[in-house]
Amino acid sequence: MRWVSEPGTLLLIDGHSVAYRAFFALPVENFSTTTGQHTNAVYGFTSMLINVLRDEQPTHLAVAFDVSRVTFRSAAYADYKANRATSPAEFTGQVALIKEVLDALNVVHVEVDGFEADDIIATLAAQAAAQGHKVLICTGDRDTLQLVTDEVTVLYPRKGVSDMARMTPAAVQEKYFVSPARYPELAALVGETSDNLPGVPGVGPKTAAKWIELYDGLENVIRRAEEIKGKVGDSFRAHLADVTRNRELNALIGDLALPVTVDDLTRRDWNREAVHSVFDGLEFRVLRDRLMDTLPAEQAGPVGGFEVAGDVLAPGQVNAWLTEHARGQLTGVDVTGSWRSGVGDITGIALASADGAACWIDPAHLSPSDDTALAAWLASPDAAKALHDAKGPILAAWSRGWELQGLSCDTQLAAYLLRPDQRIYDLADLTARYLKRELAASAQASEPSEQLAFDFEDPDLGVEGMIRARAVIDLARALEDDLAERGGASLLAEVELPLLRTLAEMERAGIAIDLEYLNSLHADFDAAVAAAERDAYAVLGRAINLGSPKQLQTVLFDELDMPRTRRTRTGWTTDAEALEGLFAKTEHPFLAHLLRHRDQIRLRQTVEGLLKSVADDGRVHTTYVQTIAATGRLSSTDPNLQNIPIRTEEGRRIRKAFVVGAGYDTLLTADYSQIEMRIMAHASADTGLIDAFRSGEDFHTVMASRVFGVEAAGVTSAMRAKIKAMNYGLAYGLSAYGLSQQLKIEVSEARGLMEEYFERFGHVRDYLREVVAQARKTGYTETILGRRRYLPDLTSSNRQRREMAERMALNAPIQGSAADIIKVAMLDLESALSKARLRTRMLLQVHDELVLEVAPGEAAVVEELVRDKMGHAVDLSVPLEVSVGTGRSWHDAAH
DNA sequence: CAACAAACGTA
DNA sequence: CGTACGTTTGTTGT
Repeated sequence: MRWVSEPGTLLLIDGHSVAYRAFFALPVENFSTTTGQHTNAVYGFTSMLINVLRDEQPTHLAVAFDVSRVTFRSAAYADYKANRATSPAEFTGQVALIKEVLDALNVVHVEVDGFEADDIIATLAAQAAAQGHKVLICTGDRDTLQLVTDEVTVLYPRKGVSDMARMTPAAVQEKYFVSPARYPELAALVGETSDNLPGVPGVGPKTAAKWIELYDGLENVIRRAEEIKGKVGDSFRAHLADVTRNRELNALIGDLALPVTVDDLTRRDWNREAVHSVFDGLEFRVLRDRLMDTLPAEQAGPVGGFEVAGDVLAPGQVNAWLTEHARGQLTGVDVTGSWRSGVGDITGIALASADGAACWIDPAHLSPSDDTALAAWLASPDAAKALHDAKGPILAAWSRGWELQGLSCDTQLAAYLLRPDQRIYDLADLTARYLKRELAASAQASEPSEQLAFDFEDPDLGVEGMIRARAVIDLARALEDDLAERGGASLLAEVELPLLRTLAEMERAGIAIDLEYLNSLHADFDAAVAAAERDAYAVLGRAINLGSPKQLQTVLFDELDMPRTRRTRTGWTTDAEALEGLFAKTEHPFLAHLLRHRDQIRLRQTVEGLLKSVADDGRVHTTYVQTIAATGRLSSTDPNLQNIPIRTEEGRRIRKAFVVGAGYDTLLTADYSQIEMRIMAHASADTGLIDAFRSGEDFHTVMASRVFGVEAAGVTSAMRAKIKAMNYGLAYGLSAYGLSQQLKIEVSEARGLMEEYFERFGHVRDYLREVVAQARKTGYTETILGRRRYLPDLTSSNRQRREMAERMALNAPIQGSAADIIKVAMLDLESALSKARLRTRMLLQVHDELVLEVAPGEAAVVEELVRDKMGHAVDLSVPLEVSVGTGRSWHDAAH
């Protein structure tokens, strides 16, 4: 039997001490989350931890915390640490976050009521040393120096969180002129301001060390106090009691009863999922990457990798392989290649069959029969396939003349539906999280079997792809199980999966651009920018960078001495709203020119972006991302066609550049009117709202007439504007303050308005409350199609985070249901168009609007179809009203 | 050179 | 102190 485990290194950290150091080392204003939680101490602590783990490679690890300010020391000496100011407000709460980080990292943390972290550390250090371990103690508390021996080293932060002094016996001797064991004797004489332990006035480390050396220990110094001459001698004798007390208090307790033993402190794998969620919450992106990079993969949680037995198929072998392995069972597919802006190319296809076989196909080395067999298999709806992020491969396949059908799972989409708040859905992350396997690890291809041997130069050719294909098929099962449990299987199968193809088609189609017009527009905006710039400089008397908030702040607030605006993290805001306010106050012409410059430069920039993305076919092909928005909406990138200006006349000019393409008759736009309020009416079952919609009259006017108790004809535009703001704000969790800001009215008036509103439409309030209450209970919100969004912060003890989560909970079902509805409408519309053999096609989706390109002679029937499919995508208790317009350009098709 | 903040466009 | 996005520019920090 072995009593002593393999000797290793135990790292002990004084949690509070290191956190406090970090707090003062890193400027708090640079570290806070969007919800306002300060994180500088958490950041510094975690950063230090990662560094030490990297540099020292300890085998055992624990963090000790103080429980409270009440300890046996404060009981013995009421003033112990009494001068210690209560922690700054910015520090409060960060210790709890550090513990969350530690839990995610599976690091043991210990605290013992009535004792300090030091005592816990002393106890564990003693036990570990007795078992033959080396011990490292990381702390900013000098009392711990007494523990230093040949086996025990203190890492003492010198500056910041990265520079640490290695306090060995020699280093302690050198710095304090005494041995570690006698350090507390020295400290007793000198005193410790941070603990509010006064020492002997006039006695510093040098004198103290001299005495301890001369008399051989503090005990003897005290016994022979009378022999010490001079003023310091008198001082010493006058403060003998303090010294004795100091010595009693600074002795660490090395034999505490602890809930853990050294063996319990063996380093454990960290919990990848927990790390992601905690670091997401703390918004530690860089640090997360550093953690991933620093701590070796075998500690990243997963227990194994993927083993693949597969071959690179030689020309002529494709059909046989597909027949043997890819019929009647799920096949994982990994496509390598490139795709963007509605086109793509394939450089390799890896397949992994449910029967365990895998292969890699080079599309450049296909025999004609291979091509036929592969094309047929890819296009077969009956050959079930799983891919990760299939939209690109669909586009790439089209470029080779292949269709990709039979998609039964997209692991990226499935993972998105399970946790829509993630930003990225990396295959490696998902395998680690859901399968506990590392994608990169143990990549092994089998030796090519004799009959399949094919002479490619690279022996690893296709291996990565086959591993990914294998991972996808395994992942598909795990994700589909989870999804079925949470009721999201049909959302995947009936909405998101089929939508992939629809989106791919929209991307491939793109939208035609009137280049000549767009160029002239650019020239116009460019001239306006130059003019505004010139005017601004003329007023100012010199040139500055008008795009630099920093320079603007100097000019506005220092040089022109204008009243300060709202604060930002780094200074005072110069946003348009604030500048308008300043202009109202000062009427300084510079502000007018600046605002004009902002406007025009922005429009020019939008036009420039579009010009740059016009493809050779004279069209822009955006990319829709299906897995970004946590509510279920699509997002559009490269370029973003969902934020083309519309509010101002000048901005709308840009929409004139989006035109109908050759071979088509007109653009058609169709949008839902007030879809979110209609969802609210349906979900709340508020008869007031439902009646307002069923009346067919102007919704905001009807609502205003109800709230203000006047005839519809008597509703003024001011009344309508207020109710309109209220209507829109409801779904966002609007507060009385927010409403007052927007309407520029008193908070009390806004509050009165909200009360009036809810007086009339009480079910709306009930519904909104119920949504949050339900979400708090279940942990998630749900849309009409069962799309879930998990909001763990609903139970956060941090008010800001909690209230933010509450607003998300209000909004997610409404915005998300609207997203569901238009997705269903798109699918229905597309199949209707194809069923009717129409050439008209969908080009754009802008959340509640669709833009179609109408083929000659199809306008009337298409409008009818669009109204029908959008209007009846789901069945609500209020009508889904759709307004439709047509025209040569996106601008002209507006209604 | 990368990451962040500020600003601003849309629904 | 109202939700959901993407892009650009300037600034800052490694």
